[in-house]
Amino acid sequence: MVTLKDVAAKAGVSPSTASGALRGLDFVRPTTADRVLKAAQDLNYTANVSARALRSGRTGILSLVIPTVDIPFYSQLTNAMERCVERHNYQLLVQQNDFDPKREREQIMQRDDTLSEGMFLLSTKTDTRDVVRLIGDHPTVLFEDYSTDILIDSVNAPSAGGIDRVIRHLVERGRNRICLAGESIPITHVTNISNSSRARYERAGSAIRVFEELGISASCGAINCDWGPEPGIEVGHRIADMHDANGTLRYNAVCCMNDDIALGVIRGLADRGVRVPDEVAVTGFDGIKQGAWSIPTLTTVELDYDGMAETAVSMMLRKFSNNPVSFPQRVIAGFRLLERESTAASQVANA
Amino acid sequence: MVTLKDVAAKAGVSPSTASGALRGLDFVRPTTADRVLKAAQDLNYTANVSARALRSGRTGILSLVIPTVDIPFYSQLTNAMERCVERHNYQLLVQQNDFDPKREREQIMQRDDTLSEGMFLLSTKTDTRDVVRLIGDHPTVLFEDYSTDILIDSVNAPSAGGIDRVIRHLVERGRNRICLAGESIPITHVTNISNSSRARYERAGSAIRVFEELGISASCGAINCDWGPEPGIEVGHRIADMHDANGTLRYNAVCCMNDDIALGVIRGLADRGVRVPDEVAVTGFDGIKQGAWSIPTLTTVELDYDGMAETAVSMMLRKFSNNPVSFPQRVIAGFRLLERESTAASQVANA
DNA sequence: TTGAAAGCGCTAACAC
DNA sequence: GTGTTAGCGCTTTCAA
Repeated sequence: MVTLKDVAAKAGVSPSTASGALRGLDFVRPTTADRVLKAAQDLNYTANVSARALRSGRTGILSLVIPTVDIPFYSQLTNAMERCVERHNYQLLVQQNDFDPKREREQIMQRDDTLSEGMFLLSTKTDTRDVVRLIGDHPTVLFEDYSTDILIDSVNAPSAGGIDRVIRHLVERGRNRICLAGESIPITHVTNISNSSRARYERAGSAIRVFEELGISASCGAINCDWGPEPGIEVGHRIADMHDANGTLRYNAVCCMNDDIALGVIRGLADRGVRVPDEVAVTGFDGIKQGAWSIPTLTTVELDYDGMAETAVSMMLRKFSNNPVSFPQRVIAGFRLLERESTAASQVANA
Repeated sequence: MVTLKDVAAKAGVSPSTASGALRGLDFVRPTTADRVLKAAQDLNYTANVSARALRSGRTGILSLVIPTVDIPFYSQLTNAMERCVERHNYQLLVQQNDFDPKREREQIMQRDDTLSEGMFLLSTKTDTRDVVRLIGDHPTVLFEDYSTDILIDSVNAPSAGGIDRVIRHLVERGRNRICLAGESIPITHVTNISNSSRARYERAGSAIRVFEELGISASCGAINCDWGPEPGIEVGHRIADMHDANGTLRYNAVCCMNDDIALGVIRGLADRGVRVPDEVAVTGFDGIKQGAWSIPTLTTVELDYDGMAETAVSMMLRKFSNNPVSFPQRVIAGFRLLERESTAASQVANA
């Protein structure tokens, strides 16, 4: 193994000079630096990461803690994060917990400052206050933290704004009997929601607010279901079976809290012969790629994954800098409404 | 920061004894070990990874190099790998190259033994011989290496066996005019394939072999396309436009080289009003989750991702052991045919 | 069975 | 600007 000492010897300088030269510090005379760089190249030298980390505390590793990498939203986030982190000369350690509260908690507690310089965390099972307590002073940036207090830096999807936009889109398309589909949707008014479980209600709450603004609350409703296509299929079945007194379908649109649910709903409606968008329009949220070739293609709120990643990484790097931001911030990412086949105009549904 | 010295002091032993106790080495007297363990727990001690790595060379990190984490096959592989590696008390570093030959090559060359103890590599752009040359003696396990020589340990999908099975399934279902869809499919006979590009032909080659065994070569064909749903859509359009002299569709089945292509083909056929499976059956390969709620659901070859991961990790760990295997091996993973709607029986297609 | 001492390769403080 | 020195926290001889 070729060490810094070897490089220094070959360049005829001391290890500390070689070290400075290789790290581009400006106390080294340019001609000396060149000589060191050349020697390093000739010897095919790379710094020993462990040694550097032991001395400097910088490991060059950041970790991402998520439920799983195998759900499209998380895949796309992980993809964006890896590319972004790499661009900033870090490496990404990925840790999954499969939505297991115990494992998530362990991952948060057992974060290792000597391994990873900072943690990006998308917590689904741990209260934000607990997170803050558990991480101590370990640099952390959260994704999807909807707690009322801003206790810690976070980057969020535009849940409220996105759902607002998509509901208005449905109404513009003549859909006035809209059913929400997603986890923990409150049947009653949004103000009944307790603070602690506010995260879950962010999207649904926004929808209900718009229903009221538009005066269509009475004709709208909600079905509570878990995230994911399989629960979505069940919802599709249930909606296909709901009729008015005169036999028409109870709903002419389903606004799903994410794309996976939406694709399931579409499948569930198809099982019962209900046509999308002819009889029922369906919308998703997240802008996963699969919505671009589903049948029908899925109208959805496309998230700015690269923007979310860039923001999160910037927030992290600022913590390492000389003038870190003193107050925790929350950044809401941008979005774009993707109008596709699943909400196309229809004669039938508007009857 | 609490160090080993602190633990040793609290337990009333020397650092070296404490070290041995914490690592469970049997030269330490059980009662002493207990005292050390308790002290460590009380102080909430965790070993400094960098220091340990610097001294012992063991970083506890393994890296996975793949094109992207954001294509279902890779998501599922990454998911399985992370869980498996974690089970073996390692952490997984993920590196993406987005199918860029240059970046892939750099990742292979710049593998860092002082960071990651070993590399799992799914190379799409680098010849296996180059890989072997570039990695030197860095512990490496490949995924999807179809080169004729077995130069290096690898874990492969059951490409030949899986396609064989799926073609026979189509024929059993009465489909005899089968079109292959995928990258680099040879229009001519399989024996024309050069050794160097054999990887690409593994699946198609197997299909063509079965066509001949079953005596249906004349009625079958192939369309060359890139992996992915978008190319699949194009293929779907083209197949919808291909008719015999008497106006019937040229093909009554499409055998796709992976699920993404298949979902695209289904979408492309739908664009033209061709019904799946009524007029044309479609099969995929890989068993990605999305095929379970597509319209129609997708018949496919389901891969044993957990098995692949476990095998790959075992191969890696054996390299670190006292008696490593001396010859490189290639392991073909198991599979299961998932019979779903996209290949259901049909009156029309068999006419 | 335990402890003392050396040193992994690097960076940071300080002297020159 | 450059070199010398010390030491990050751990593991690993080797001696006791």
